[in-house]
Amino acid sequence: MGLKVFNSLSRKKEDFLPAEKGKVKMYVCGPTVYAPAHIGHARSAVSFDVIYRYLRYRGFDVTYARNYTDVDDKIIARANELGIESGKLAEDNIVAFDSDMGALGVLLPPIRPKATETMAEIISLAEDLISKGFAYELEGDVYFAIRKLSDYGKLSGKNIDNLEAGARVDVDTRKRDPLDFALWKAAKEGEPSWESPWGKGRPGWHIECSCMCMKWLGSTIDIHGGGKDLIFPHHENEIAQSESATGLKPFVRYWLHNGFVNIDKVKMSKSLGNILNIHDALETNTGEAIRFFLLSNHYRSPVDYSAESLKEAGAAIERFYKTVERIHLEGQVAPESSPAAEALQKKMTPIVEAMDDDFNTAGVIGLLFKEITRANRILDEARDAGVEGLSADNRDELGVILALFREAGGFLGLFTTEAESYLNQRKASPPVKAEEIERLIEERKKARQNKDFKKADEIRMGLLERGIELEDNRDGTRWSLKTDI
RNA sequence: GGCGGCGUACCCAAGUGGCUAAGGGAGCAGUCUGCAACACUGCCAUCCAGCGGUUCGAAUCCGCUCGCCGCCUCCA
Repeated sequence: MGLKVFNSLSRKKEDFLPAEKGKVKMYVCGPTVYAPAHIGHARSAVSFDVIYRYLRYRGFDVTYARNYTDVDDKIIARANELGIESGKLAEDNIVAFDSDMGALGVLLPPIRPKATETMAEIISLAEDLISKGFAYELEGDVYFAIRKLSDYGKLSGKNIDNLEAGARVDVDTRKRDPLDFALWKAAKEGEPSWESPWGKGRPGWHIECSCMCMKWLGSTIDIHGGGKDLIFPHHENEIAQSESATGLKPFVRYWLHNGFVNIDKVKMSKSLGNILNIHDALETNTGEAIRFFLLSNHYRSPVDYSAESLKEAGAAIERFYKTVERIHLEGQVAPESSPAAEALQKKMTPIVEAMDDDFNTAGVIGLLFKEITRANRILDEARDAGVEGLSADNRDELGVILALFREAGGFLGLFTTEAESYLNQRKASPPVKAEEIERLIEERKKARQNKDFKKADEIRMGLLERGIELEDNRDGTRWSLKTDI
């Protein structure tokens, strides 16, 4: 039994064996920071965050890097539109990106290189490729000659000749082959640029990832991740550059790619205007609900976003925390209690097996919800029998379930908030003043004591119309914001 | 045209050769409750797009058909 991962290179699930036992070198393509982060960025970030967390949980010593592409055509174009410097735009978006991802519980990768901070390596790699005959200079540009490689296309399964047949007309007829890609681009007027042996210019898109990867992790890494759309040409070109420069194959042992997010069944795109920004999504949903929604699907499958599905995710999270709160209050089990190791292990085993199977987070969530039902059943039975009805065995099991949530939640990056504070956070800015709600609850309590249920119901309905939901339970009445927004 | 993926109940979604096809939401019937909500219990796919094939045995492997989608151009 061990971890298996789906490798895009072989198109199969393979046993995961890093080059060096116990150590994992992992690189993920980060965002090009020209605009705020959207749900697609979130999917990639969350997917690889879980992979990172789980590898560590499994005892690997993980060196993890995720880059920011901070110089690029789109950044320059956007900065010009806004009339600000492209460097400033990039910096602002990096800060916003980290903040948005943080709200989704994404850990900050320990190594976060930027293209602009890797210029020396980029130039040196391009020179190296020229001297080895894999690249050529053309009027201040430098191109990689893909015909020099017999195995170009191995990651994406492309046949170069078929690609050529279907390729669009390339304006740049100077290149030796239409598929040759730029390692270095000569600067145009007013663009940010760096000195190089070929004059002022800036790097092409693909070379920066090769350089950052090799600079921080070495010539061969274990995991390289990114969205499925990056397979061609970006990752294909990274392989070409890196393997040609070092002569070492493979550059990457396991290529992992996450699937897309569709919005109401169609691909998210600027032309359709259906980009869902994380910042906007966070206005009406907790970050945890968004994360839960993403993890309810396997990371390689396409996921279809809708307001409805996000709402369901929020309800599921709430159910989880309500159960945890019940375990604390009714079960009298302390949050930090540590149960017998064997008992925990028994419940953890199927969860670990699901994660070992190419990070099946959706399967894990299914298993966790079985435990939620189990915990509620124990508590219901105890309640029906009186508090004394909670046997030592039952209490132990609740302790195990809590520990299970803590452990699985640790690598899912879910359920990490204290239950009481999660349940309270949604009350931060209620449409009705908290004091007024409390006052009405008190008034309703008196009415109920006097069996004036008509009045009691009027109060409850009145609050409901204003977006406040009341729930009676043994210990009194609690209120919450109506989930249906 | 080339390459790849997907099609599991009303909706979302695990499962990829072998006990009764996870889990969530919705719905229905109960328990609890003054009522409601929450929670719990039961019901809800003899069947996994369709048709063939391999096998003692397939949702899971193979072939074909239909439908949907992605990549081949910047894209997470």
